[in-house]
Amino acid sequence: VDLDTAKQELEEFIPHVRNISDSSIRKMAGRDLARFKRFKKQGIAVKFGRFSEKENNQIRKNVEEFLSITGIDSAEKLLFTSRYPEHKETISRLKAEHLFCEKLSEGIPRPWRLIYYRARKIFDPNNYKGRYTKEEKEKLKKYHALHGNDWKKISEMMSRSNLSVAMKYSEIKSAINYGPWSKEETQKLMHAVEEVIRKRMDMEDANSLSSSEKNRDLLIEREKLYQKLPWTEIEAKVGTRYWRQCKQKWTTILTNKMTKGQQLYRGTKGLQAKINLIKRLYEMKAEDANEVNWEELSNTIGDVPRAYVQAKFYKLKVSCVPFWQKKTFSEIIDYLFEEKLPELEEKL
DNA sequence: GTAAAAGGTAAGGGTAATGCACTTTT
DNA sequence: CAAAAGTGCATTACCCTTACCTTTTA
Repeated sequence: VDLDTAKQELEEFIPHVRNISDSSIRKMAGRDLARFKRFKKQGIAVKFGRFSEKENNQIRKNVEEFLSITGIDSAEKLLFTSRYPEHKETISRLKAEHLFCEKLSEGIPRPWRLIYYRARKIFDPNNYKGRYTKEEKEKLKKYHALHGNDWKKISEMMSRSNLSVAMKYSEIKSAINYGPWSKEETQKLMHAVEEVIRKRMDMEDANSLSSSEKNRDLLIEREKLYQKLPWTEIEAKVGTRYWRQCKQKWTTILTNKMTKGQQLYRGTKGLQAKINLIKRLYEMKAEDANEVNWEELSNTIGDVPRAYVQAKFYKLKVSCVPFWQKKTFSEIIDYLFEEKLPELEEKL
């Protein structure tokens, strides 16, 4: 297959295809293009981002079915065949015979490889091990000193997934501060953010030579504050904090700036905000949390960053909805709308 | 005045996506 | 042999849940 044609055809399904490396495109051209076309005929669009609960369940179903067809006795053997060298040959043969790749990705409009990785996360016994204890962190540092970035090895030694240990190490490798931010740290963070936004604006101005209009330098527009920021770069500039801490701190700073310090989630205002939030969510009719347009929602509570609304929604869910962990997203929204909303309106 | 409900801030596990390399199949 | 399919792993940027307090409310 000619690469350019493949690119062109894929573009319909994967808009950012031009930024993807040739090797990755070749892979997708092979298996996924045909699948994507089939989905299109059924009117189903290719999806990105977090898998919905429905998709996760479909994966579970597909795996179970495949296991029962082939008689392989565990998902781990199927998805981590290399952990079972003595069974490798049999399993590989069964996979090929019964079209493993096709079966696994059945009914899920995504690139097969991503479905495969999702399945591996779901069924890896080393995943979902919860918080690291102090001892584990020490161990991790020690193992890294011994083996470097050989996460596979370290992961085996710690009974945690490759991803988990790699991530955790990157967080704890250099000493960072914990606890409340000092004045200096906060200042540093604000300067760092300002700097990267400035830089970006300069670049834009250089690109669009239509500097005819304004010197907007003085005023940093709202969206600029929201938009994606290069957090690792900011981490380096702040020096004492991990990027995740920086990002989180920035949203609280932003929230304060935008609300000018008034607490809009307290008292009557808070009630009204909750009511609006529930109503809007209900109207949206989203089946899964990742279908929600939080950006738009944030306007219903007030002028706040989206992360703020997401956090508020989470609190609401946890504190009001019994067994929320067992419920689907739409069930949660329905519950809030039917049970909690009247109660809140009463109080108003 | 007090317990509990609600709020705020920070911590932290887990996630999707992708490049590259190696192995097996066609 | 070359190309394609199948697999594994490191790396990056980010989402969502939870822990732990302080403040407010009933």
